[in-house]
Amino acid sequence: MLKPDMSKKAIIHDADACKGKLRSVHDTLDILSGKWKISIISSLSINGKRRFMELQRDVEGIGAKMLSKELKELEINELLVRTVYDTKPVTVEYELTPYGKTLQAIIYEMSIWGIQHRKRITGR
Amino acid sequence: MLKPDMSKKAIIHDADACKGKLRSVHDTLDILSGKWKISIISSLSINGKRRFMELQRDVEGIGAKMLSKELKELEINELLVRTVYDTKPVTVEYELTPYGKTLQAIIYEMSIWGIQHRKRITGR
DNA sequence: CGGGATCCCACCGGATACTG
DNA sequence: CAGTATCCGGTGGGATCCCG
Repeated sequence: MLKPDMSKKAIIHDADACKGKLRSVHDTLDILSGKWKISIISSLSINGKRRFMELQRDVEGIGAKMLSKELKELEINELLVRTVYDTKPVTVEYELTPYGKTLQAIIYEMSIWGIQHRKRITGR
Repeated sequence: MLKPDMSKKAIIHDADACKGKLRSVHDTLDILSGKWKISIISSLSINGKRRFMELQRDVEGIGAKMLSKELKELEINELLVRTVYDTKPVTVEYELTPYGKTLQAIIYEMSIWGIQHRKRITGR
């Protein structure tokens, strides 16, 4: 009577494991939601500290409103910090937190894939 | 006269390298654009072959129209293949191509990050 | 079952102007 | 410079009906 129960449990466990993986990816996508966040994080990941205008130049196509909104969301999720300097006119710098830097593994894989994809498309 | 030129070249090269990394990430984001593609690929990555309705259940919240559209784009980019079986009623299966499976490294990293993120949020 | 066609609306997001 | 406010169009995406 043990074998049947165990196989049943195993099946349930597998289903749970699948749901768990789907859910974990979904959780990450939630944090990285929107069209620009990953590009913003990439720029900060590569360049370190970055000012508003610099980010706008790095992230091709983004407008000030969207950049502002995305930065705010990333700050709320503790992926980056905003620092205001009392200069004239004001200077604002954005920088990844240690936690934000943990996303670099994802960014790295996306960079690798993008490079080989471009080769694949243009190279034949 | 060589030193100044070399340092200048080095600077230019670094700027190009930055732009290249940003571009490669951007290229990947282009292919994976939209709200659902990564979830779809995740499901196919975990489950293997998958039917339309199964995918709709896996990808929580997606409607038939969006699922159809996203699948079409993924097929055009050769990340998955669509197979129609002549049953009654018709059966359609989607499956990652070998090329589509090269995205698994990205999915994997996103899964890892999502798991630790959930721990971080819920565990304190 | 696996979608396409149509209708419809929320909101994403761009352009511009303005403020501290 | 670093945003905010306002206006406004495009489209992402849901609901429903329909067809092979």
